[in-house]
Formats: sequence, C-alpha cells, structure tokens
Amino acid sequence: MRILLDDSNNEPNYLQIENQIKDMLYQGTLKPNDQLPSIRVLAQQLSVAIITIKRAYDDLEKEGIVELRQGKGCFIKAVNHKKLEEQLEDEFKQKVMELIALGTQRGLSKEKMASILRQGIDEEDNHG
Amino acid sequence: MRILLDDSNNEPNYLQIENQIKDMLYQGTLKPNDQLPSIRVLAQQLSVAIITIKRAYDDLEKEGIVELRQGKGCFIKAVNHKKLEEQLEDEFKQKVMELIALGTQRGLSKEKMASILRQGIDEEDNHG
Amino acid sequence: MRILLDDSNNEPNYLQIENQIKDMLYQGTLKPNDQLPSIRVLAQQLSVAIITIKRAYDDLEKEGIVELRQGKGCFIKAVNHKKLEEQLEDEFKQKVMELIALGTQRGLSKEKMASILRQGIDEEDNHG
Amino acid sequence: MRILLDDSNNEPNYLQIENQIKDMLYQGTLKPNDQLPSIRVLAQQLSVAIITIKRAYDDLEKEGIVELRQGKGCFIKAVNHKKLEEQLEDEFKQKVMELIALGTQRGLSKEKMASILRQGIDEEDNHG
DNA sequence: GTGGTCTAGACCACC
DNA sequence: GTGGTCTAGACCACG
Repeated sequence: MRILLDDSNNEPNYLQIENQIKDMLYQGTLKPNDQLPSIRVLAQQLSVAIITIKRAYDDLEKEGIVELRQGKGCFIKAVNHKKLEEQLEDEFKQKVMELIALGTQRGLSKEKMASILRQGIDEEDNHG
Repeated sequence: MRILLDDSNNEPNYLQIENQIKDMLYQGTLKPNDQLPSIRVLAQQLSVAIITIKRAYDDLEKEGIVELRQGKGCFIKAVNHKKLEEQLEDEFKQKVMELIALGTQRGLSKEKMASILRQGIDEEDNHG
Repeated sequence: MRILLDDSNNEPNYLQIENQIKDMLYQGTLKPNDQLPSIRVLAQQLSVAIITIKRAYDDLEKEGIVELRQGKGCFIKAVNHKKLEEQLEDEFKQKVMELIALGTQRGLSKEKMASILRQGIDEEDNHG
Repeated sequence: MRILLDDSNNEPNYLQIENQIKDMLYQGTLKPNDQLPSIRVLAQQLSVAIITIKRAYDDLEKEGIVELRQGKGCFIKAVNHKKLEEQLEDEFKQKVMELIALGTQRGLSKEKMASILRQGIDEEDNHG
C-alpha cells in the first residue's frame, strides 16, 4: 500500500492519510476485509508519530470505513459496494453545487459557469 | 456595506470579511475608488477585534484590491474591469479542474462526472 | 463546571469527561450556546494532558453535541431539546433490551427478569 | 460444544469464550463433572492461540466454575444448583441497578424509566 | 506482534 | 487568550 505525504500541502497529515485510503477503496485498490498496515508499521513508513496514524484510523472507523480490532489489526469493513458508489457521487455532487453557489455569489452568470464546466470536462477528456 | 460573519463557519473571520468584500466588488456593489469603513468602525459593527479587520484589509491590499492611504482610509483600487472578470473566471476554472482531478482520483468515470456537472447546472438553472 | 475523574474506573479519562458533559446537558446543567472551559484550563483542573481533553471535545463535536471554534472556544451546540430527550430514551431502551437479551441467554425466565426489574424500580423509588 | 467467536465484537476472545461456557452452564447444556475440550483442541477448533483458551479456562477456574486437573483436562465443578441460580439473579439485579443509576444520572425520571423497563419486558414477552 | 490510552512538551493559526 | 496539529516517548490489554 502506497501512501505519500506532501508537507507543502495544507491538509494535515492525518487527513492526507484518510483521503488516500478512501481513494484506494473507491478505486478498488483496497477491498472489504483487506488488512491495512499496522499503526506502527505505517508510522515508520511515513516517518510520522504513531498517534498520527492512530488518529487517521480512528476517524476512518467512525466513518464506518475500517474496523480496528485490538491485538489483530485494522481491516476494511465489509460495505455494500453500491452504497459506497452512491455516497461517492453524492459527495461529488455536493462539491459541484458548492462551487456553483460560490460562482453565483461572485457574480458569474450561469451561462458563463456552464461554459467553464463544459470546457473543463472537455479538456480532461482530451488529457485522458 | 453589509458584511455578515458566521461563527459556525470554519473559515476564519478575516477570510470571511475578505471574501465578502471581493464578492461585492465582483458583483458591482463596490466600485473603484469607493471608500471602505474605517478599521475601528467595521470592527465595532462586526463585534470583532481591530486586528481582525486590519488583517483583512492588509491581505486585500497585498492582492492589489484595495489601497490603504495613511490617515485617510481604505479605498477600492482602480482596476481594469475586464482584467477583474478574467481573473474571476480563471479562479473558477481552476476550482473546476481541481474538482475534476479529485473525482478522477476517487475513481469516478469522466462520463459520470460530466453527467453530475450538467445535472448541477440544470438544477441551478431551474432554481434561478 | 464540575467534572470528576475516577482513576479506579476502567473507563478511559476522555470517555469519563464526555459522559459527564453529556450528563450535564441531559440534566439541563449545560444549555445550548454555553461555553465550556478551554482545553488548557480543563486539562489543568483535571491534571491530565491537553490532548486528553482535546480528544473528549473532538468526540463530542463529531457526535454533534459541541462545536469547537478556533481562537474562540468550545460551545454547546444548539439542538432541538425534544430530539435530545428522545435520543436519551432510545439509548436507555436499547440498554434495557440488551440486558434482557443477556438474561435470556443466561437462561433466566422472563417472569424472573420482570420481577427483578420491578423490584429494582421499587427500591430506587424508596431511595428517592 | 459449540462456541462462536465474533471478530467484530469488542469483547476480547477469551471473554467471549468464558461467557459462552457460563451460558451453557446456566442453561443446563453443560452439567457438573462434564469435561470441556482440551486447550489445544478448542484452540484449533476456534482458530485462536492456545494462550487465549488457557486464559479463559484459568479465569473460569479462579471463579470456581471449572477445575483443571493436571494431565486430565478441564471439568465443570460440582456446584450447588441453587447457589448458581442465586448468583445469576444477583448479577442480573446488579446490572439492573447500574442501569437505573445511569438513567438517573442522565436525568431520566423514575416514572419514565419504569415505563421503558415495563415496555421492554412486554415486547420481549410478545417475541417469545 | 497488534491496538488503546496517556504524558509533557512543541509550534502554528486565529482572536 | 483560544483551538489545531504533531512529536517521541510510555505503559497497558490482547493474541
């Protein structure tokens, strides 16, 4: 499992860890019942304090994504895959709506925003 | 000039102030050469510390949006209107690209993202 | 605000703190928008590490009970009082059902359990 | 003898084993002088470490429930059946009183608690 | 070996 | 002053 911490990123370490684990789950690199690296091992890998990994794993557990078993390790929880995908799309949609709300507040016309959004999609298509 | 601070918002007060002043400029409520309220007046009006307003005005000056004139006050800088609009669109576009990058990282297909973006625009259209 | 830590209690310190704050909220000693003691002050009061209080406050925030505002403090969130009471009763009822399930598993007859429960209520009544 | 371990349960393995053996004794599935499986057989059956079974059997011996006979095995101790039942009821009653104490601390009225307890009994009756 | 809790500091951002 | 993040250890319970 490959996690990279970017010190120049404003996101705190524990959040970068959480998000990258979520990414791997969403992408399918991690699957339900997979065991994550132990807190100590990951801490050493990333050169951070044990408690930083603990916090990331704790947060993921509260979100229902992993399960910490004392003396056993940290495991990806079995989840309904369809529900996961829906949740992912909902999150994305929410961010889209926030972005549109911001544009509106800044005085951008809806036509202009729509044009920029379409342009963004097209550019990404060409890169892909 | 009407600025509202939301205590429950994670955005720090000084940023909320900066952003709302920018919004008013983008929307046309504020125009070049308009004078902003004095630091202590605005501080009293919003019930925040003077240093908070000072920071907001300082930041806006660094961004070239306002001009602090010793003993006279804080004024909106004369800016090329076209440049302002371009800057606004560039910022928005950058956020769009970041959002698309996030979706890609989370494993969302480009088709799905395009669909969600279009859906977001349509819904906003209907509300408007 | 009076919080007492019991070292002989198996409950970790951060949980004892969380529960006692919940108790005060349920009992009405704490009300929405009340400010809790600062992390540093409470840590000194209870002679525990700052991070222990932080963890308790963080947990309460994730449960939607308090709100941490940077540079401002920790505040009881405004909540619908009726909803709070319902939640409280639901929690209690769940514990009752767990207890009854345990008794059943242990081979206690329902009549016996009912009798013990009634007896418990009566004794508590007499003490009150 | 059928023991099931639930990995997702926070209860440690050795306690789950102890409790399920107690349950079988309380329910009459196990009787005085019955022989329990050997440590290594049960360890293999449950796919746990030998030390885990050892701890469970040791604890049960300390509680006077089983007897470990060198080189012979683990046997349910002869106990006065009436005493067992009394102990069982006492444990249950103690849990009831703890629950009522918790409710009181959380500000639940005695009437409300009594109502919830009665309701719990009734629902269990209907299920049975 | 695993996770669970905790200490006693530190530096940062915000007010 | 406030909270937010982090370090580099420690001891405990569990397997």
